[in-house]
Amino acid sequence: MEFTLLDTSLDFNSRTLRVHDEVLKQEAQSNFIGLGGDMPPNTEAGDLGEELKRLSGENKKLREMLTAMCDKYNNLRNQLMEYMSKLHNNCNATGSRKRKAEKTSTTTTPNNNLLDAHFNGINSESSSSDEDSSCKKSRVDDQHIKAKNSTVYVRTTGGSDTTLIVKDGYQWRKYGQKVTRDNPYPRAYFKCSFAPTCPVKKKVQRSVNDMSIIVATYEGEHNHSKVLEGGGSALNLISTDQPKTLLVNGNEKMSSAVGHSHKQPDFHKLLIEKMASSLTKDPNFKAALAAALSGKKPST
DNA sequence: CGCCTTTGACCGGCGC
DNA sequence: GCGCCGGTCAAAGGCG
Repeated sequence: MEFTLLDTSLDFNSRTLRVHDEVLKQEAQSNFIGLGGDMPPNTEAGDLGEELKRLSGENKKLREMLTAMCDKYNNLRNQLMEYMSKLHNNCNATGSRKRKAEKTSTTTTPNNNLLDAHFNGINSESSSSDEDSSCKKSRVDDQHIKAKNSTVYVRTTGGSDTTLIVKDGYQWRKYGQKVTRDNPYPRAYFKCSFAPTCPVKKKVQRSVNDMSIIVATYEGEHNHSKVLEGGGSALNLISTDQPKTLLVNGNEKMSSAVGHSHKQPDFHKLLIEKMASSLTKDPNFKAALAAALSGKKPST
């Protein structure tokens, strides 16, 4: 987790240094213009010029240090990845306990793939650094789950926030909560409740390392489009000032917003339109419909 | 009143 | 077969 954020902050700092450099140059130039455009050798403008040179040199040194730090960071990250890979293989070789979840093959939505790409570093880190040196079964299982499912990591805006609401643009119904062995924080189970036939489920649990991070694991693929226009805002936050980090406002309950939408007179119409839209995108449905219209049985 | 969350009970897979 | 564990069910209560 820290690696990803470090990456961002390093890049940010590098850009900041460049910006400071430009600002200093512009300030110096404007001062020179204000003093007549030329830079007399023994004036205040001259001092500014020397100050500019000194700061530029300092910025250059800082950039070099930053570059070196980035290189070291990348090397360390690569080493960690290799180590994790070896550790994972060793765990599998010793015969880990494989549970039901490991067998389930799931699909991922495009948005979730995007998020996975953003949080690849987190995925390795969060499942490895929290426990003893021993290779625990549960950890291996968790890695398998996260590798096969779409896992999204969400940083909450409040550290004391105890809710597990992740605004991802879909409508979810909580059907269970469980405290698992390897994490003191409860794991919540959600089903997609927008369409009755939608098979998607998600598990939401706080990270054992950092309780401000929520880990959401999605299983299945939505057979409908997104429900809440505003609910998709969480995903859009990837491209804001806080890249690779989603924000969750613990005070906002998506289900409450959905509850209101149910009371709107146009909701049923919207529901029908959404379902029709999703069905027309389903090739199986198209085939079945074509077969029904032509009086033949659909080939499955 | 309808939908939601909560939560204890239950079920089934897995290792021993 | 037994116990552990994660996942699911369903009744009860809350909320708008």
